[in-house]
Amino acid sequence: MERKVTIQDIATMAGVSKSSVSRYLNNGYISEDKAKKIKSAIERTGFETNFFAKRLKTKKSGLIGIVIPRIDSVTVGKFLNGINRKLRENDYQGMILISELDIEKELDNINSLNQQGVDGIIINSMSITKKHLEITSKLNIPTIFTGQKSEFINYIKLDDYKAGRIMGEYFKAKGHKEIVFLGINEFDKAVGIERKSGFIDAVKENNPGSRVQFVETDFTFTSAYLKGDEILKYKPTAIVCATDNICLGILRYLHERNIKVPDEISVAGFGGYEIGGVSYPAITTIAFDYELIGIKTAQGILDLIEGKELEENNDIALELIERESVKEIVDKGGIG
Amino acid sequence: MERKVTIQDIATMAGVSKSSVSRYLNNGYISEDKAKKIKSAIERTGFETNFFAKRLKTKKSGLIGIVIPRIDSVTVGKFLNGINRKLRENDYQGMILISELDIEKELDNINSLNQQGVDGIIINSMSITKKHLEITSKLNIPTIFTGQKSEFINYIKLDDYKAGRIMGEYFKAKGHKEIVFLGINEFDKAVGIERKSGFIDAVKENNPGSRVQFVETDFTFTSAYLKGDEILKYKPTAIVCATDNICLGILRYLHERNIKVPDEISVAGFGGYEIGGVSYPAITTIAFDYELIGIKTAQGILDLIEGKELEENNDIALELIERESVKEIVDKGGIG
DNA sequence: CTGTTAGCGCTTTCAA
DNA sequence: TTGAAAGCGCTAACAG
Repeated sequence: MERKVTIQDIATMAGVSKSSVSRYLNNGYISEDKAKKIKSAIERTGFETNFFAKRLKTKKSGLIGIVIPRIDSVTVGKFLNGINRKLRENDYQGMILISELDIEKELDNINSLNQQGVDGIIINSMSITKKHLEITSKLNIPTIFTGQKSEFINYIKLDDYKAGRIMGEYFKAKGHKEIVFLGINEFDKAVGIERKSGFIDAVKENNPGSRVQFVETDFTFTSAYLKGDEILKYKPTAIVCATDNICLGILRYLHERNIKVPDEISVAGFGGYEIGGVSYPAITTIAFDYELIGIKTAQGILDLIEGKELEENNDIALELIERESVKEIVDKGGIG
Repeated sequence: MERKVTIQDIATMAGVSKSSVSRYLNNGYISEDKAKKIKSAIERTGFETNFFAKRLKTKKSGLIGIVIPRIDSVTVGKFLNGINRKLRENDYQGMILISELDIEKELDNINSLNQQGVDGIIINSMSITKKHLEITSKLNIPTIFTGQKSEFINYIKLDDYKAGRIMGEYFKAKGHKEIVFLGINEFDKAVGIERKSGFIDAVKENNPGSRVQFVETDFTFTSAYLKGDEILKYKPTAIVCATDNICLGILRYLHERNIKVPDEISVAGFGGYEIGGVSYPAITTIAFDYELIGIKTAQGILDLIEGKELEENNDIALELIERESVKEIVDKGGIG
């Protein structure tokens, strides 16, 4: 393992000073002549600049910290894709830390990233606590949250309340009055509260006699599946699930009981996962452009680093995709 | 934005030299007395050691580069989970670079990671080319491949040929003779060649009159779905898919045509994705423990960094999960 | 346009 | 045990 070649070696080979080499590397002024010599020396040796030295000197790492709750999720994957694309365009690189759904680890990760000298941190938080605010307010680098929102911090997220409302309006228009909302715990404010209440608010508005029952689950297929019995007790005409994955779990349950979707019960989800398009029946859903959220978030942190204000305009498109899992309820003649 | 506090500040505050602070930080000898003073100074200031300076000096980054083809895939996610866990245990951290299914970017990423001073690189390659060998052989740090194998390099992967064989034996035992293997391009040696030929070899062994037709697709649901017509022309009793996702695509196709699975056609996949357990019918599959592969790979790169040999023992468990998508063919009495 | 110089914050001899 | 000193590889004034 030969010693790494440094800028000084190149300087010596090219017969110039190391500042000239540095200038060459960083687009400073340099004569054609010397540039050529330097170039050749670099090519011959395969020189590569030492990032640590450079960063130590410049106090800029070109690194953006990214804190995510988990990595084995397609939505997180798409989000990271978006971030990655935007960061790459701007010669930044992401440094991803996984919190394993543990809020303490999430906090640790933020600190750790800061310590590593990243230029900014993107936090895809499960739930923003007081500690989050404490920690991030002390940092000397910008941070931006996503997935959840809170006062006094920067965040970029889709409008869960609005998504809920769109779905609510849809089910109202379809004539459903007896609905189960299969959602998640309120610890998750975005999905657990906003999405749910958007839905409920829209359903109930000017819609006498309508009822929305809440059943709690988590993000897994299995948990949703296991809630089937409980849901059926409400004799709903529709089950609206907080995510498409939850919907897939309940679809399995209904299949097993030989309950026809959408003929006997309508179901729908949120997210617009690809898998929901090939399930049988295909799931009606509200599609979120996670990749776009990633792009906007990355742009946001970049703006913050440059001292710019964050754009207020957080509109991430919300698209209702009507597929096969919802049927209109035909009024059976004035009963109820 | 106040100046960051450095080791020198701590030294001054504690009335010691910065070498002593450094020793304190790195478990060197230090008197109880001074240790206490240093500790208090650190706590008061919230001092954090500058990683870049440390790395510049020690020539060790504590960073492992990870190159993956894409991030929005659950299998990749699980793999990263495994890596992450093992790395964390050993106080290393992953630096993930995404190749976006582009082999040139994959190569770039390897170089870029090296340049950034990582201590080793894990490469989840799509296809190992000559260039891969050239580049990695020139590096001064260890590399380990996964997902694909090749001579003269370190790799850890599951045994695709064996997985194929297990599935082949299974279908043979179930009496299927007219099978379509819905697989992918041979560019991907692991899935495109090994997995497929393991299957075909096992089916054909001592099994006169059996036929396996190959139909090519890619890893998406849609592409598989679109191959439905072509597959049906072969009038198979079984469709074996190279991955569970492919299987989900074909399942959708069969549902639409009202072809009953497994009564009219049996299907199966590879991977053991959770979604395959809640689809209808649930998919019979061979489960791969991607997380374990991640753990083993991470352990491997760590071993390599310490100069240890890589263990030969690459046995990743392969488990056939029988669910609902395969039916036994009852011999109709000596025909064929 | 170019070279000299200082120094980023840390670790690590070496000598005390 | 401890401190002084050197230096990791690079950039950025500054003077020329």
